[in-house]
Amino acid sequence: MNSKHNIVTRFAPSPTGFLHIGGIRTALYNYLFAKKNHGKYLLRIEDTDRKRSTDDAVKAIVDGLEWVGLSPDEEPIFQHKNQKRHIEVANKLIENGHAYKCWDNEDEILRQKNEATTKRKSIKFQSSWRNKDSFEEPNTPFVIRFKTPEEGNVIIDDEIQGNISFPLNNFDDLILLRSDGSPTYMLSVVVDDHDMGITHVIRGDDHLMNTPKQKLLYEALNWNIPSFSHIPLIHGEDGSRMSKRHGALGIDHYQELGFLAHSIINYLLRLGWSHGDQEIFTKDEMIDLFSLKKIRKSSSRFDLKKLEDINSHYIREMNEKDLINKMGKDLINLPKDKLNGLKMLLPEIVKRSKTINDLKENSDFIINDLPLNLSAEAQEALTKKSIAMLKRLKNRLEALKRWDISEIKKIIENFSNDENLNLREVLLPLRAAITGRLSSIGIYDVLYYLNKEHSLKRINEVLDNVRKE
RNA sequence: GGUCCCUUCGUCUAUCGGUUAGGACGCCAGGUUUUCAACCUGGAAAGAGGGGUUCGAUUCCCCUAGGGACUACCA
Repeated sequence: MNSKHNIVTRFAPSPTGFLHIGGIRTALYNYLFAKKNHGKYLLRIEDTDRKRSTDDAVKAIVDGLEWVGLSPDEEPIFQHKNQKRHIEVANKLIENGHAYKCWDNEDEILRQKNEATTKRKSIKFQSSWRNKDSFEEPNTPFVIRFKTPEEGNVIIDDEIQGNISFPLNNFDDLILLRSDGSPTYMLSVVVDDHDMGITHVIRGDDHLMNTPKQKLLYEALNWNIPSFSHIPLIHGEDGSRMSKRHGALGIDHYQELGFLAHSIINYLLRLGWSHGDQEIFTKDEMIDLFSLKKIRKSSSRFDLKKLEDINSHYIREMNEKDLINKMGKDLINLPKDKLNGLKMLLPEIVKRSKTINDLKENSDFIINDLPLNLSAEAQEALTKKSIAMLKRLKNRLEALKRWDISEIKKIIENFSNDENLNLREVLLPLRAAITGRLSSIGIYDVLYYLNKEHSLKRINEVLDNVRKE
């Protein structure tokens, strides 16, 4: 067997869409397993389907992995560049009697499959060329098929799924080379995994059914068979499959939403894998504690709320400098008073933010000048009645001489008593007018920070707008 | 239809046959704050169903139901 020192894993996505959450987790497990065993973790782009593969998708994969810190140890390998080698292997299989050329066209295949469905039998295509020994080769395109043994079982010893036995009699002779001479996925993976020295194949369990076929190929080629680990799929929040069709999103989407890369990694690690009750892991801990055996067999659902919770945990751990940096690189060039204000209020803002975007929104009133962008809820809170109330409040505030928190507080409390309103009724519209949203840091802090002039200006702004309407 | 896999609170999970079935997210209530949050305390909430095996099953076996994957000259 392979010693621990030459363990090689690989993440092998096809560049036909974006890099989604499930792909990231597969990459993560491959990465962690390799790192834990001081092995190598590689990336192979499975682009043998030239029609569906795009450069944008390749870029999305490479960029996405880089962002989450799962870049491969070596330059990515593009599968289609190994075509010659794949074809060579296909021919070798013909030579040693494990494959044959097949001239049956798609009509014949379709006919057989339809017949099978109407007879309610398992669908298995049988080529008329499989057992021909004299070749009267028609001068038309052909495919190369693998000669799947007809009897017996293939047993896969999966690290996660355990021993699984597949009866051979319902596998048809899979195509190795298409009629245009290009290799198929099934051949390419096996050849590339072998040539890349992959020792551990860790992939989604949608590949589980392919594994016996691939094992047969390894055997026909007399190659070492890697260890297989099929990890359960991640489903959407509604339990449906995570696919492009069902609204799954690329990793870049979560980046735009303001999630931290490590939060996503941490969240994904725990989806299907656990270490007792531990929820939070540093990358070193992940590497140290990871083991394939502890991966669950059942699929799990994606839960945005939990991701948010983990993200807010990591946001709270960040220092001021990193926080401001994440909110926007240009923020550091803010006018000095604004930057200082942001720094002053940041600890309070962090408490109310689950994502970087929350952070931005919650500090919007500090960074941006008037007029404020009122959120929809804020606009709703500014009813005629509450605007009239704000006008009376403004008069009181205007009269205030010493602008500090305790004085502001006193004025507002007295006001609410005089008006026979509870504080909430006073402060909600005030908050809406001053920060443009309904939840913000403590409103007294906000008023104090903005100082008297700016606070009143913001109230006036709202009053003016109403007059205009 | 066939083959294979899965099934513990709403969700992610713990449990190596004996537990008041634990934790986290979310939810609810109370406390603090006469605001928004944060924080603290508490609460509701689970072994799909049916058979076995066993002194004892969430745990082992079988069946049923439900869910999923695959069944391409896609990967």
